[in-house]
Amino acid sequence: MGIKERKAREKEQLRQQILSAARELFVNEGYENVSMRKIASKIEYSPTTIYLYFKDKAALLDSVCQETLLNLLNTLEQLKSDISDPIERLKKSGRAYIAFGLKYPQDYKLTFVVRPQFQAGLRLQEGSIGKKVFDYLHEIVSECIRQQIFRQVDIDTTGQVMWSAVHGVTLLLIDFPDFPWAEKDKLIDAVIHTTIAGLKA
Amino acid sequence: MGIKERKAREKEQLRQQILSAARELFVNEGYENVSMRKIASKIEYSPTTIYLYFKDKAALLDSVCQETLLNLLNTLEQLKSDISDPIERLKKSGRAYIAFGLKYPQDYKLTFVVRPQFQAGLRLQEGSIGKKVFDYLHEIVSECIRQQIFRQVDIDTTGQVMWSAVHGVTLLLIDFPDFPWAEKDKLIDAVIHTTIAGLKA
DNA sequence: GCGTTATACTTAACAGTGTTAAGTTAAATA
DNA sequence: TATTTAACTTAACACTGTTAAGTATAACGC
Repeated sequence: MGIKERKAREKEQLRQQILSAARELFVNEGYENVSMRKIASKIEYSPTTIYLYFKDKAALLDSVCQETLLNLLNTLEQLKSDISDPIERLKKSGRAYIAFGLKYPQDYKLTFVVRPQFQAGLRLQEGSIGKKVFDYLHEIVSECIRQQIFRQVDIDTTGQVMWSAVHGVTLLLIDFPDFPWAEKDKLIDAVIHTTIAGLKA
Repeated sequence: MGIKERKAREKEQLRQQILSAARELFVNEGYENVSMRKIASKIEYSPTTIYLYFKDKAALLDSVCQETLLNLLNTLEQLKSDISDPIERLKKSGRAYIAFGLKYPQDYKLTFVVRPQFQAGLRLQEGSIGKKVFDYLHEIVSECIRQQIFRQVDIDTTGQVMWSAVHGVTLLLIDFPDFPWAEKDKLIDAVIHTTIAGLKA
């Protein structure tokens, strides 16, 4: 039954084509400045074809964001085995998280700002990639507590403090590029150093 | 010349009417779900009248956000004289900043998320209210450094670290209401305590 | 008090939006 | 070869932000 498989492959290919056209346009022109017609014309299909592959524009955004989260997760997980000292690992991971956001600022914003806005009541469901990204941070933090390097505060809270810090500085740097920031790397270092120092025993 | 003044007063009144109709709709239905026609019909004027008072929809948003920033600034400045210990003042201010964001989540997002998105390259100009909000934090932090309570790091950097922390946790709590957060107040306390502890000498 | 000017507002229109229902074409199956 | 099914398109709906042109009313000079 090779035919059915070929067809399935072709469908998947078109789905990917739509997805990467959408990402490129969303990133370069902003989600709300991109119309379904623009995406369609980029891939040379009629606008309605997209609806055979994605429920609506929000679902398209959602899929784009899932990809971004997967990229972020992979980027982080590559650091996992690198270092044994959990503090060093946390520093590297925090820096990598921020660096990812600044390397792909529009993708980061789509994922962590635009998507929650157009999909109110968004959940970071158990098993979702977003949850896994957080769990990654959570795990390192948890190791820091286990080794009694960090204060013995609630593990969840500690992880969320770390997330707040990196998320906060990433968004500020993206959203207010013209603000008179201290030197960017210095600020990032300071955020990570301060947060970790504050969590220590 | 009482007539001209009455006219000016009436113009200002209508401007305010437009502004508060816009705010209410933006907050309740989301910026992109609010049309100029909806705002117009709420105040019982034709849509085009709005354009006699505001350049476009983005300018309307901008004015709404200016008001929000002013409210935030006033909220913060009420704490100013309250406390003499700068650390205590910083804690209270941080908490007040976050509380403001959580009390008016949609207004906060409009100001710090939606506006930068629809007005790329936004500046926190010298003399602007946004700048003053930051300056408020900056000043307290600066006092902490002067009194040698905080490490002698660059003042700007230190202030921006503080801002990152409160901004980050505020946005996360707003954007992912269904995430399994640690108890909200506990998390907020932890963010503030951690950041301040990390900044100490 | 009357004609003119300026102010404040509205109507109509343009070019675009997300999305759906109905229609078409071509390929796979029986 | 006839029929069914899958993939895609055309046409349309109700809406969007925004502009140009038009209208009515109030203020002004005389």
